[in-house]
Amino acid sequence: MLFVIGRNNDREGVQGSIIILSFKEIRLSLEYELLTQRYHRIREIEALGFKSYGQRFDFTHTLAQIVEQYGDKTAEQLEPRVEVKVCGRIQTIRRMGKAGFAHLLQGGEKLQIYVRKDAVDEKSYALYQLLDIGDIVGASGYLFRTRTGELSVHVEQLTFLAKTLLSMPEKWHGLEDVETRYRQRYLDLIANPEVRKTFYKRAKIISSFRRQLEDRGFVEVETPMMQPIFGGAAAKPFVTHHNTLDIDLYLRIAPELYLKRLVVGGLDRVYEINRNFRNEGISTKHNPEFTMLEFYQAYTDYRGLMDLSEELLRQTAIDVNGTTEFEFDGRKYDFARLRRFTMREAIVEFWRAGDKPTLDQLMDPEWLSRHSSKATAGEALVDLFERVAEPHLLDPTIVYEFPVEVSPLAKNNPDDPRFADRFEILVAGMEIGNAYTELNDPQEQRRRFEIQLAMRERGNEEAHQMDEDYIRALCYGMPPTAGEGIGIDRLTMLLTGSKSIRDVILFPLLRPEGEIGLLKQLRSLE
RNA sequence: GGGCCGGUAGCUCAGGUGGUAGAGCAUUUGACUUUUAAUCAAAGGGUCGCGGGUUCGAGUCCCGCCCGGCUCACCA
Repeated sequence: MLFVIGRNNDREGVQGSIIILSFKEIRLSLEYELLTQRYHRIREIEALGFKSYGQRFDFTHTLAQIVEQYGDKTAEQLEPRVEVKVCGRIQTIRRMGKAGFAHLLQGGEKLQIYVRKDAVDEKSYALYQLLDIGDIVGASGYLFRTRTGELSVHVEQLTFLAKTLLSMPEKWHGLEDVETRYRQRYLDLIANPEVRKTFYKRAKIISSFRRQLEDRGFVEVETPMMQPIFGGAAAKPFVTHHNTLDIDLYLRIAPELYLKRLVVGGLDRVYEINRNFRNEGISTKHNPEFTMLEFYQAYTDYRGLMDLSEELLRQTAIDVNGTTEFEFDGRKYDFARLRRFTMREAIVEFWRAGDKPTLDQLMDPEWLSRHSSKATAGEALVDLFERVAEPHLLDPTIVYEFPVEVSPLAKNNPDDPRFADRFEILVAGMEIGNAYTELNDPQEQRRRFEIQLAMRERGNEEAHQMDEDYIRALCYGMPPTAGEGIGIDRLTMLLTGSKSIRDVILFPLLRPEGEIGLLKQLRSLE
């Protein structure tokens, strides 16, 4: 090897002892030393006749299949020999003289392999000696049990499949640095098995909803993510630009108005699972892009959706965890049933500051204005609810009877037009669902939009825009319909016990990292 | 955006009141043909997030900035 890495003790005026690498401005860091070492090892592996970045490898079993099929077999039961070909990433190596062990990791499962000099061909043994933790290899041989009883592959031939140039996180603690875990999720997935489980559960939640909705006759659609007019929620949008059309477009804050157009068009049961984008703060419960399930069912109302929500959540929990129970932040929860409160009942129930108000007082604009600084009675009621009741609503709860002022797309309650036929699903202090009987009267919808427009002119950036085509669609007649949105990320948090939304989003939004410094090193090696 | 906490070797972490940086894993060399946090012996590896300041001297104290976490505000 031509590279000897010496230190340049120029502080003492002494030239680097042996040889200074011939390129400049490369830190002689350990990281670089390891990179160089591994990079040159690739050539040695090639010299043995292996392809440095491997090729197709036809394994006979995944590691999970081996554990599943042979995990409980005794040494005797592994006779006659069970020949297998497996592959995976090297997690640990224990070399001892003329033999050694390694653990392979694949698909979240690991399996030990045993390589002894007199059991493999020369090439395989030479390869074994050159392997680094993190390399990806294939191994063929037969299953056996070691002296300590661990199911292992007695290797007869090793194959090289891919090289790692960078060091893997430590085997014992894994990767703990939260920033690195989010930025380099691939490393997080390799080093921390529970992360993999979380994202598999997330996938299961989504497939469970799909199956359940499709069993009920819902059809999945995709509506625009880039919209000339944004709507369907109260939120600030991201803006982008289309060059050829020369128009600004908004990344959608909700698919709602498009989905209801489809209901007008006769898609009576329709749903979409996709991203929404809201240009707002980031927190443990908020990521600027997040995934929402929205579904619309014609000829039902919000009460119908209460029942449906209960069924959906209960079954999703069972599909994911095998039970309706789950634990979040050290507390037990159960999706077996959802409590139901009107907003006013919840305020009365959890009122702690002296005499409880009456339900009538909670509808009295004067009384409300004395207890909240909000402009309208409806906003004041919501304000009180959020302060008085919401913090106590931990168990899964449906809160209904929302003021119409805060529900511009929901239908008024026929008995009391001050309220909208709307509910939210609250769990562990998080809003995970929002549903209502859809407003399908175009004249009333026009008035509501105009109120929103006035709010917008007063500086409320989150107020709705006018959407005349949506009004036009309603003018063709939308059947009585109820719609609901369920936050997939938050539901995933609950069902996986993740306290931060970033733990259920593979690549949460972070500030850019800046120069990594790897390119320079790779160039210098060429 | 405010408050609090953090950034030290590739990874996980130590570094009272300022005195020029340590451990374990990983890496390199040697020993070892059933180990498993393998073991034993030795070695190498650090712009202590970045930039200023105070000081004879700063990982440590002060100021500014960058990145992240928690939290409050806003939202789902």
